[in-house]
Amino acid sequence: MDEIKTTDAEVEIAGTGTLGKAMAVLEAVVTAGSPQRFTDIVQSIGQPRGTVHRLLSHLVEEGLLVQGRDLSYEPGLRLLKLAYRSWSGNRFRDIAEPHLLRLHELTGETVHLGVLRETEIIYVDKVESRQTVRMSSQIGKASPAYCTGIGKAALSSLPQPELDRIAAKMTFHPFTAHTHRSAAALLAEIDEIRREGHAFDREEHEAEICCVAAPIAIPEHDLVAGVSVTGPAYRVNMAQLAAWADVVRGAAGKIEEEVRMRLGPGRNGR
Amino acid sequence: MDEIKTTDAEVEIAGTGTLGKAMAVLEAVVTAGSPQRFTDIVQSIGQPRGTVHRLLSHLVEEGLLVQGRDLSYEPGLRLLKLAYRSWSGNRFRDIAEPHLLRLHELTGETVHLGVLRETEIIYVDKVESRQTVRMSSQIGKASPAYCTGIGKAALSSLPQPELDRIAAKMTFHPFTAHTHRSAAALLAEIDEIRREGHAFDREEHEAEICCVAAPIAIPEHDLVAGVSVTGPAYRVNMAQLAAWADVVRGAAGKIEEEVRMRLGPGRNGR
DNA sequence: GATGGAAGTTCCATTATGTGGATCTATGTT
DNA sequence: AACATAGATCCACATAATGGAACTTCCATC
Repeated sequence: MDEIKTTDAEVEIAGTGTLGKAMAVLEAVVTAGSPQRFTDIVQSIGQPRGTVHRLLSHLVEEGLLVQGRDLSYEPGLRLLKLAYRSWSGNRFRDIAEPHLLRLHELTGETVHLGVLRETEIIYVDKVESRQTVRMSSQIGKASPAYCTGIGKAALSSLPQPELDRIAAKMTFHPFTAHTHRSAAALLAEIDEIRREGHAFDREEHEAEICCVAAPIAIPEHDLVAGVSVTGPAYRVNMAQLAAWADVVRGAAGKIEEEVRMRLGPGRNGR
Repeated sequence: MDEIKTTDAEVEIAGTGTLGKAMAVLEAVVTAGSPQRFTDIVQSIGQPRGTVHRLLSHLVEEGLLVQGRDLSYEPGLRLLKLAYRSWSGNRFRDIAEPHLLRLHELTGETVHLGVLRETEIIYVDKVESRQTVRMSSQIGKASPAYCTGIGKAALSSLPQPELDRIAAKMTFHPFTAHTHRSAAALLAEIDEIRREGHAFDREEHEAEICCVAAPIAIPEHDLVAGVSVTGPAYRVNMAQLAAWADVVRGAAGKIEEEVRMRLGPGRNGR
């Protein structure tokens, strides 16, 4: 599904020493989406076999990966456990949730809450339109910021230098005919979003899927996020989305305000 | 909530070198449930300040933790991202899901799927009775095996030496009046569960909550798990649970069979 | 507004730990 | 049986982690 990889681009290793390398290996296995064999991993990491082998053993020993009988590596359960603690204790999500529910009642469509992390939006909550029995399937999902409503909204609330820094790190994959293909195009739209106070996704990430989003920025907690209302293009046309822009901005504003109130000022009240 | 900790028991560091220490720090912060300050962490880890400080910086740099303006540490979003990939690509859960849905239709109560990891059960799926809009709130949650239906069912499918090894590692916290207080009591019940093929939770973990569970064991993939049907004691009495035992065992059997079929034999067909 | 103390950060000589090329072993292919 | 491929192991070497101590910042108290 997410297999966009063209060549085995050797992963950039950060300045976090051993931990960074271990995380690169972990991420390589986890994002692959299918069980990875030793050789696959060695190639995608571009580190010597001995080193990768030891890192893998340690990751398995720690429960972050599991090794099957066919010697392939898969994500381990400890990741789920860690994430549970992370998600269930997330105060931002807790505070936002009632507002998401209200937004869902008002619009009847799917509502997302996502947080910006460098070039990606990570979804931290979702209120679905159809009452599927399944667990909300996208919590923790990461999508590129440049082609999602929440992403562009969140980016629009960054100070220009920070925006430029992040935009420079992006690679513009053309998911649909409407996806931005360059930083310039994105930045131009961001300017407009700043004026309007809300962003649209016009089938830029997935065909037939549109949304309207508004930014939530709490700089004193280094939190840049967004809310969106999403629907299928056949049901939710641009006029409808534009009509919802106000309530979405309103919800974002309320969340922002309440987070400020309940999380308190940061250090030095910055 | 899970604050059972009495004294700051210095965490045991595994033989996984730097990664092990880093994970110990990460886990200390994540399981604390509230933002942890530097000194708190140093104490609960029992490592020198310089070392802990560097580990924390690296964890923050990697996005596994975030540091707030008040200098406290909290779980980072990267954990959610990793877990998403881990959960959404979990073939065991995919295969089990239709069976869970059917079980839910038959009983009308909450159905859980959990996997054993040493002394803990980690929930990987849940089908809820009331259609809450919220994301299923327990995916990734870890509960002790000795006081949950799924836990005891899963344990019952282990070979005796393995069971003994794991039981020896448990600490028996008395959650309710009905919780097992010793390995001996647990092992005695396990014997009975082996004969019956299913396990009950008689308000052993939480008051007023009961369940009936059956084991799913796929040794060729080192997978020991269980399914359960859970309900509030006032609505679901023991007679009702006993009546459901057959369908729960049936579902477990079907899942086991289908997993065997679809995941194929392990190496050497063991 | 000075003083004391606690919390967090930085430094750096020491050495433990991770590194990675080479070698060995097991599996399964022609 | 010989070969090929993938994975595991080894070990001299150098990098990167260690941790005690010094330093800085913040805040409470007088």
